Amino acid sequence: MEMIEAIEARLVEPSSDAPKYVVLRDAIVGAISSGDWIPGMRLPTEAELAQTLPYSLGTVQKAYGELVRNGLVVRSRGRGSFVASTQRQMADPWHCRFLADDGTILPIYPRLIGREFDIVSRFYTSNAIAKPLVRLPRDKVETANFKAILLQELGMPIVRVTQTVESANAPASRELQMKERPRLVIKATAYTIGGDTVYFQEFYIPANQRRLLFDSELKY
Amino acid sequence: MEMIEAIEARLVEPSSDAPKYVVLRDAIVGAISSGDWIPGMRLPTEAELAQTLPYSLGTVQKAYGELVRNGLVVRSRGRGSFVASTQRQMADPWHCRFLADDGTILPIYPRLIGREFDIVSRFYTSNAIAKPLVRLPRDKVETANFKAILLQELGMPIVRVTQTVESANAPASRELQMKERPRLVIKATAYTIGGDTVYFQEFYIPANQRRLLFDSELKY
DNA sequence: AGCGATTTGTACGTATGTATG
DNA sequence: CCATACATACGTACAAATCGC
Repeated sequence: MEMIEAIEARLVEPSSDAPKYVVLRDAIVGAISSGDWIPGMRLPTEAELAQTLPYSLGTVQKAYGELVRNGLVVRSRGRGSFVASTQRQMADPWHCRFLADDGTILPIYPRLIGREFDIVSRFYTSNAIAKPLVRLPRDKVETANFKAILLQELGMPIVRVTQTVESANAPASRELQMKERPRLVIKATAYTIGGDTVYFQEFYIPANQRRLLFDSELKY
Repeated sequence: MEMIEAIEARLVEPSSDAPKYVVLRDAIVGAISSGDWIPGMRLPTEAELAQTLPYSLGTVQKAYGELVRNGLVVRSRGRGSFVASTQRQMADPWHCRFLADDGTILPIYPRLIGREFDIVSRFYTSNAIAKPLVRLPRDKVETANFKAILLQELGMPIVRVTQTVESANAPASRELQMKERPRLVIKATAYTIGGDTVYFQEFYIPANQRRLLFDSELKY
């Protein structure tokens, strides 16, 4: 029951003209992405939410439905709704991700540093966007995912990403400070809904046995 | 009004235990993918469908909502619902493509054959899908793009593709009949709107200087 | 500019089906 | 068999964007 209070605390947003199901959805997203609710934890039932909060059953279902579609929540008849395992959640820092042997997703962050190999990335964006970013705590910028940051901090959703993959033999550049020479170079450009470029990013990846996953469904 | 008849004709499925919104959604998918309804064409309004057919407003909205999420339909308040423009509906031969130096897209087909290097691909699908495919003229299957074929011949639109890229050092397999050893291996899985897997495809790509393009916008 | 009519978007309340435990 | 909880479905109401008059 105190779960509902966690939602209540995150609701409002003064004079938000967002639809109720969006407000509710985002409150739950906040509770999950903040770490308040951890994977596997049981969420309030539809009925509980509808009775306790000023939302109808349909509104609750619409909010939950979006969370399911976006992979933050899993639901099962007769059992309940649960915070999805971290692996398919929105904190995916990348547009593409590495897969473990068992098909689970390996976490990678801008700074990364895996135990397996190092990836170097460069990030380019406009001043208007860079300014709010550099004001953020350094650890936040370096460990989180740019898409999520831009959405949360600047309300700027990325709706399209194009990426290129090169298997070129890039020279072992001292500039990149990599021990190994990159085997793959990925270049990604992110666009807003208006088609404007928001940022451009390069990844230098050494030889490795992992599989990179590209999914045509954009997830936050 | 005769648009609704086009839906009615595709409804049924005897004793289909699928939810009503799925039946309706698939009927509309059929009308679009068969070419009966062309891009830009106006769809029946929610009210029309709800009044004419045995569907409530909510059910119609749920069906339309899925079509919008999957890019087959665009809707606008006060204006109506429309078949999405062909531009977002694909004719690109691949899920990903090679770029020329000037940024233009190099055509690649299942059999390929670039002047630059050879790509070998394997295609896996169910019998139900394979049968109509093998009846097609061989040159058609080998030069065209599976997504387009499936859409045109079987009325089966692909709405989502996941791909993995491996830079692994695959052995120069005699089985693949490649002169050069593959440097990149791409594996792609294609899904219908219902989330069912339609086909699985592997690509073996030798070392080259080209850039592979992945675009998060699914285009037909 | 205003004023309806149309059409999608949101929201409510209710009812019933179905898988889980 | 029963209680729980999600899934589907219905009918209704109103808000908001669009278009034509």
